[in-house]
Amino acid sequence: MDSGNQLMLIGSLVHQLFQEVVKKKTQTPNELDRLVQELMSQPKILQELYGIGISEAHIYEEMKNFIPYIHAWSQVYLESSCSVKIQEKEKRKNQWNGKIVEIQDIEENIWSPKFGVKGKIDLTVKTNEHGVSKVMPLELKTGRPSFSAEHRGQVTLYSMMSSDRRQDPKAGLLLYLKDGSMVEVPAGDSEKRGLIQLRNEIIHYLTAKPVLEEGLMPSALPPLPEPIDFERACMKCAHLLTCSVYQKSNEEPIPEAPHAMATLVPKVTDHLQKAHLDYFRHWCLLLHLEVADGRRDSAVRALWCQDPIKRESSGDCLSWLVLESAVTVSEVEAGQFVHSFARSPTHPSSTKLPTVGLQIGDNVVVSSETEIALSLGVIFAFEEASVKVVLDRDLKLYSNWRKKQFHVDRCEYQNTMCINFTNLAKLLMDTPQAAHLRALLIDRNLPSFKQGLSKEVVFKGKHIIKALNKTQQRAVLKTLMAESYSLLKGYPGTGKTSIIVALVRLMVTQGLSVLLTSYTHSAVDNILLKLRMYDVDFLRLGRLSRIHPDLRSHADEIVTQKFKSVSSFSEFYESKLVVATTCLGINHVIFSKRKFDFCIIDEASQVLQVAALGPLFHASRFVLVGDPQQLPPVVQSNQAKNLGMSESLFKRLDSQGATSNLTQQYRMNGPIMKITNLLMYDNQLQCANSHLETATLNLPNYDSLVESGKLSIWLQKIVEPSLRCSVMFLDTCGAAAENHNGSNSVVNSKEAAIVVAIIQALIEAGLTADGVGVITPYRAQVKQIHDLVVKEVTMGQRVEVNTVDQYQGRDKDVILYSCVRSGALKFNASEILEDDRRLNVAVTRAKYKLIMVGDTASLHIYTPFRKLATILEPHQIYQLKNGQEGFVWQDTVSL
DNA sequence: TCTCTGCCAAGAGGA
Repeated sequence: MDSGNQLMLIGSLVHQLFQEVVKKKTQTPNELDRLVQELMSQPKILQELYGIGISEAHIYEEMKNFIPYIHAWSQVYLESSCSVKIQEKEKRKNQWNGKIVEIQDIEENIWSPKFGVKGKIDLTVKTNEHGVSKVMPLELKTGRPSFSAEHRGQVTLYSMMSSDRRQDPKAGLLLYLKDGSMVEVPAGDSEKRGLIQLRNEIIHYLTAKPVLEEGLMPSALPPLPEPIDFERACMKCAHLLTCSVYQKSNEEPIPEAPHAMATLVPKVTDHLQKAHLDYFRHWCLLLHLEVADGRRDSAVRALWCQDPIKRESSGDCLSWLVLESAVTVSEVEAGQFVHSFARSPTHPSSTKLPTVGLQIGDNVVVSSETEIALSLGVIFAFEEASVKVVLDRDLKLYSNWRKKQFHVDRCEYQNTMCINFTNLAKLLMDTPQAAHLRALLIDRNLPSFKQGLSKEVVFKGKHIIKALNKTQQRAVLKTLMAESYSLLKGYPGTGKTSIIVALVRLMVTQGLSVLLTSYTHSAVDNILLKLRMYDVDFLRLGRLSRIHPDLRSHADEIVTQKFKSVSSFSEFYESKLVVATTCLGINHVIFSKRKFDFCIIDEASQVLQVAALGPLFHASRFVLVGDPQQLPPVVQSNQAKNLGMSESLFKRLDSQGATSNLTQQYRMNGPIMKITNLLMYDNQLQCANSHLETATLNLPNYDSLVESGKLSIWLQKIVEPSLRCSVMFLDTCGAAAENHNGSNSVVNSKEAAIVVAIIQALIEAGLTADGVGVITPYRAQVKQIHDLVVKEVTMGQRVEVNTVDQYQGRDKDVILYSCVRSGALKFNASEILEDDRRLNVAVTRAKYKLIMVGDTASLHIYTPFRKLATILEPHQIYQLKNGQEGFVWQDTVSL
């Protein structure tokens, strides 16, 4: 298919082969041949071959060409006594004439703070030439021996980076395996100067921020360097379209003829209308703003600039560790090594590892005192006094590893934004699929629907459809009749998951293929866990550690690990009707081969618009499921938010013609539903049945507890399980002021204490701990309440405390909502309490009882709370007064 | 002065 991909795959295979040869010392051509076959049988490689569309035999023939050269190279440079061959090689002009006496490292990873570059060096070798010994980088190339400036420059860069770790070699080796030629590339001051200047110029453009206009509203995209004038190169460039569109979108004028761009730009953007360019420009700007915002406090920056102890205290690092000598590094699979680190006795204050901060599954970078980023990896497990990390290299290969002190730092990649930018660029391509999506998403062509479904379809799916309620049935049929797309708006508790499961089953019975996605892993798995009860087969893509344990038998990584041929991959991948992954997980090889009949995006109102684009490129029709009146996508930059970045694709496409509303809910009782109906849904939400309407909390010990007199009057009133008391607002009347707890988050200790007192009362009245959930907008308050609950509410039960954002999609019998803010507040439009969707999510999590705690007077500055105040009836508000009805304010948080 | 989830990496060649 793509010849570039094939060459690149051969390139990396040859690299692997070469590195194996070097590791295992010299090998005979026969052994090399066996090694090639071994490398090619790796599932990862077979999978890639499937993606490119070429056979094992073909790649094997290509690989065989390299064997004689690798063999000869190792004979000449690694063997100590090979006089005959040295003469032969001296025939070649410029051929390097030294000897490699030791391989010091393979794939050495360097992040150089000095030069601001990073990279992986193929081989770090100790050489001897005319009695002079050096340690220098060796760069391997498998393509045409061009000795080009790019190749030589790469060697020079590696040589510079090496000087961060050891004495500056001022040179490096460049080896072409196509003909075995190897030269020494000088890396003196003059070579370095040009590269550093180039590096700085690139960084200048990469970090440029959007230009701000008056009123601090960003208007223009950051500039790019002037386009080169080289038609032949540009014609073949993979970035020509993006480059041209960017030039058109940028404020700078397009070069005039005879500059190559003068004809190229109009030519390659001919298929695009102004609205398309505007959309690109707008989202490009938003993404840039968000990137700039994220750069402010990146963990990588701290890695350069901050002391490890400081990094540890902010929760991003485990500092001063030793590689445990007792535990050997074990290889998990090719290129993966489990390391066990324990706290070094040299740590100034603590002999224990911190208990908060890094978590299993976090991506990390391991450094020593003097070497930044020796290796990248993932946290694998925590043990009593140690942490296990899977790394991409074996640190015990360093002879002095026992003496080294290590730091393990959190390392976030910026890949998300790459995917978002790529999606945006893909949308502008001159392909039928991109044109189709542009018409729907940018031009907003309304979706059309078939007049009906065939009898056969209805008959086959009858038993599935019958199990749904009337509105659900209508929505499902409409989705199936959609010719391009449709939307499913599911208000809280309306059974979105059930309906998606029904949809997938119906599609499968019709033989339609489905790409099932959502933004988070847990949302994807949520559906799959239900789906698997109906005997529907599916494939789950994504990183194994992120996939629900019960679903791992369906995980790509598990199922395909035993595959031995390209054909087993293609048979397997082509046979799966249902494939599930996250919106950002669309870089799997399967998507280079397959197009699905349907794409379903769940929680679509929480997905960033350009992220939702990703899966849509791979399906003929799509359906978005969500509720724009619940939380929008997370956007950090306030500027980007103000310019509309949190508008999800769902919200953009939501229209009467396209959207089916699910309005019958199965969660909340009447009084709780009434709150959200008046707050958000204009009374459209209904209880699915009359039983639900009047359902109340079961508190078996409540009456006897009241009779015994153990419960103070105020708690009796708050906890009372009657329908009338299903919704209660505890007004702290200004007596519970917020405090700031040192961090930049907000807490309210007195509110926390009240919440805990109520939980205690509920549990004494007979509620189980998993029946109650505590919600609050602020992280710090979550922690405060969580710690108190652990301390005060014993019996080993766990009450779940979390942020509003984390509770979306979930429910509990009783919900306690701690509003936190109280005091002389200044109104701020971007504050999280000002978002009515957040309040809506908070009040719609409870089935039978909703207890809110807050200071009504202070909260009055926020629009959603003002509205809430008009909704609540007098009996639903309880004013806490000191000394009244057995209530006494506590000075401290401990009751 | 707030909410926070995704993405495996840097390089595999070609002009």
